[in-house]
Amino acid sequence: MGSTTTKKGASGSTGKSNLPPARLKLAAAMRQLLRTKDFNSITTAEISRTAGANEALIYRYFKDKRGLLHQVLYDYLLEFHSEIQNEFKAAPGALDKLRCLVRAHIRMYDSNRVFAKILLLEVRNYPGYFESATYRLVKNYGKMVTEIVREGVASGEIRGDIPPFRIRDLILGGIEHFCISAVIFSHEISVAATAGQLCDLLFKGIEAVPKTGRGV
Amino acid sequence: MGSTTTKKGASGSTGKSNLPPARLKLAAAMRQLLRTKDFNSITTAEISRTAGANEALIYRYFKDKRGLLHQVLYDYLLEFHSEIQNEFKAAPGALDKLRCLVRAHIRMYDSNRVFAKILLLEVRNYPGYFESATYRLVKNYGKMVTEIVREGVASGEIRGDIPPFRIRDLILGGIEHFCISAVIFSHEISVAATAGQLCDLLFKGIEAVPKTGRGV
DNA sequence: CGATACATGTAAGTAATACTTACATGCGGT
DNA sequence: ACCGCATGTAAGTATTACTTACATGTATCG
Repeated sequence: MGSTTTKKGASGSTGKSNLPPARLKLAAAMRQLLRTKDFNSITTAEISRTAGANEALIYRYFKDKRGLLHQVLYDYLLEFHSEIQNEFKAAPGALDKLRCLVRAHIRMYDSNRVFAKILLLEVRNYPGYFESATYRLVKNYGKMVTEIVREGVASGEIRGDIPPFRIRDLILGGIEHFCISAVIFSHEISVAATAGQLCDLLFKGIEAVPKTGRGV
Repeated sequence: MGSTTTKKGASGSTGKSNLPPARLKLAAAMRQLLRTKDFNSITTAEISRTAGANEALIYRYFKDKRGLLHQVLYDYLLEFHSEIQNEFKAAPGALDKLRCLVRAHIRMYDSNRVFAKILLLEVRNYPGYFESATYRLVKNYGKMVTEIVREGVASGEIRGDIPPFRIRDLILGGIEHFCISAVIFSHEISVAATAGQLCDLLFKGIEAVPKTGRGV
């Protein structure tokens, strides 16, 4: 994600090492403030005060206030990515993988409300977001989901008469809407139950199964 | 929606009549500006200039800049509501109604990009939105969808082993994600095809149907 | 060892902008 | 003719994101 100055190692992300302390403190301050306030009502003065760093450092280490927001989201996304890769270890089929992914995604939203708030509420409205490296990560995640769907189509687990990206959209849209109300109003989420119901609906559809003689 | 002064008739909405001309012009200006710019980068000066009205009038007729945005969305929602009621005339079953609703909803997003942008991108990030009369309309729409689902469960068309509000969430989440990319990047939407695919997925699920001897 | 280059940190300043306030104007009703 | 009230106007203010010019510490290199 390089800020202004591209250092040698550390590839730009906030990997804790190398990066100037003020930079890390500013990101931490942004995360903390987002727990209780929305992005627009957080002032740069507040951020620097909370971080115990000078206001101008925001603009040295990030493009602007939104750049800082994007960086915070970026770090969360890296964490999420690696977490989800691990989960896949023991998932043989595409549907298993999707079940896994849905659960991990919802769990991430539940246990990390700031992450959920940023992704679901705070970035979409700013056009520049869609040019950012952060958005590129999000897009990659989407591609990964599409890839799993494609895999499922190939193996015969998932229907092939609908474009895979549509199926991906339904999955991601479902996840989002199953969580967004809880995120906005700070309600709890029962991860297992929510993920289970969502997968059930996604896989089987909403139609009642007609009373066919014997199942399958 | 009453602004500051609650007039006798007109129930507050921008029903064209009674309301001061400047108020209408400001709303129209906001709509026009939103066609090309995001809410945050539209200034009050720009709004008033475009409307040919004085800047202070924004604050006389609306609570603030966001109040104006909410009013614009409110008007769109009224239009959408009445449009959707009409469509229902010739929809006997719950699934027919849902099919109808999905198509109407997507068509509305397609033919009214400003409406879609506001609802999908611009309001969610502001906490005050969820206290607004505008949000109450949106919530009512959600309740209506849930009601249709409940009707479908009662008639045996829709499965009853999942809470209706979950089914609603999947439907609305699906609609949103099927459209949001086109809204953000100003691509066209093929309403019929998109709605068809979405309903198909929603109703039947994403699993490939196993080769059961004879269908139904 | 001293000097230089550079990253990090600081403080004061500026332009833009959402919102306010106090004032003018037109008009309908009595 | 006059009063009340809704509508419209102009100038002002406080906030805030962002800038710029400067200070400090530290590691590198002659």
